[in-house]
Amino acid sequence: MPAFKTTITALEIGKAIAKAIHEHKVLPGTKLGEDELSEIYGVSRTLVRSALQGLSHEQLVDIQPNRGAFVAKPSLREAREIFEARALLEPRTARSAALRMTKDAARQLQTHIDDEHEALAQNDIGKALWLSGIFHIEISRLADQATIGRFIESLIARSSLIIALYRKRDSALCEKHAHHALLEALSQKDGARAEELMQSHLVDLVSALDLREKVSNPTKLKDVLGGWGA
Amino acid sequence: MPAFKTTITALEIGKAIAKAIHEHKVLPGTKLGEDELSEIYGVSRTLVRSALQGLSHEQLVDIQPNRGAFVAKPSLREAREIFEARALLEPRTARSAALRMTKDAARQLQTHIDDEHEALAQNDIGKALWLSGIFHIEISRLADQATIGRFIESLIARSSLIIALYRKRDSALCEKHAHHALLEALSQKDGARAEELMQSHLVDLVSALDLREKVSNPTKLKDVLGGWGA
DNA sequence: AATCATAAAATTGTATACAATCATTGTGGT
DNA sequence: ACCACAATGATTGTATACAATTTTATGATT
Repeated sequence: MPAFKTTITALEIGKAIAKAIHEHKVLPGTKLGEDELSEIYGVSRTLVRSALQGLSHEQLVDIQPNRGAFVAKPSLREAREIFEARALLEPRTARSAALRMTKDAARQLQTHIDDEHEALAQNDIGKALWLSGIFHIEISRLADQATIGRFIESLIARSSLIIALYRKRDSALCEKHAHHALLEALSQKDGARAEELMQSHLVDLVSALDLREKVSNPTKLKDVLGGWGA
Repeated sequence: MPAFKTTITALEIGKAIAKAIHEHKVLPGTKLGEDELSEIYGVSRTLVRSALQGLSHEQLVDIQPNRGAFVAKPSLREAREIFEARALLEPRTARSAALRMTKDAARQLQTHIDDEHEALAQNDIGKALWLSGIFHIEISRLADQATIGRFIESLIARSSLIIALYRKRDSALCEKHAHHALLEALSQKDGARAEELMQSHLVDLVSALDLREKVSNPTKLKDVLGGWGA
């Protein structure tokens, strides 16, 4: 029987919070109080602060001096930048991954997709989102380029924030077949096709978002709501 | 008269250390003791630790549990990955920068290049290295893509470690004209040319490095040093 | 009733104190 | 002379205490 873990590291706390963010258990803008978190994880604020600073570096949380840590709210502009960056990095990475594909890796990705489908079947949207992200990260890992892989990882984490903020209502998160088709191309070591599929997959993802400029104009609020009782 | 700054933030400490690393004032592998640094900056270990953790996240320092923080020593593989990533990101970024170029930006880059030349003239290699990195970062900033810009920034920072570790002896750090030619292309808003120039500039940078597998075989050390007195 | 000033509470920022771990040196044995 | 091992010193890891700042609550004034 494995011994129970008695310690928890700052990194693990960060991962736990990151996962909750990724799964939309906590939404953008949520305050992450230090005392609250230290209570939850049974550690002092020292470790919590360390974890939050790490997340802040990944731009998953926004630390406002003397005010505290909040789940980040990427702007429209950041949102567009992030998906542009993904469009630049991921297709090429998928191509590399295809070339290094093994039977083992294919099996692993297949069970991963099965998990995704199961989560969706159970309407566990949060878990499905999380798994969907991991799928992309796994592919980048297969490409065997740790450096770019880390960039992609950070982009995917932030993507979940963007989905929380800008998803068109009633839009599907992820076409059911997209990941499956990708896996097929990868298994066949068809790099060119994997690249194409990844590219169009990302386009689909963006098309499920509403990244248009908001016209909200607070100064004219009175104009809009003016003659309510006239 | 401006008031003197009395406080220093963890971020500033990190920047100061990062600069020293970039300038090769401290070399890869150097231990960064917490007490030593807190003495230097006149703060408690708390802030120093925060700064070191930040640098660790950028992979500029390597924190070994219970052992301390050391200036990172990128492996050959990491070195190759980093320059591959730069080759992927920077040329395209240079192209974007060209399209958004302004007279003001051109002037700024020109004075920057002048500074570089002056540093070289004074044989201040460290400063030249630092400025050279900043030049690349400035270009990415002009491209107006903060997200990719941050990636590039992190790659450039780590590049200075790679140069420290793997530079071929007697190789020039940077061809004098490379940056000048780039600026010219940028000023003319010639995106295609800027992209090409950046690409070949990066190739040149890599060619000044020795990224071949080291054959160092510690087990045979005795063979090499064997008959010293025979 | 609304607004501003002030006071109290809660929260974050920094430093210090203590615990745990690692490196080094010195000792004793083979 | 060399290796194992224990004691010591130095360094990192975590928690707590205190200072600084913000937020909330209160009450006086218009």
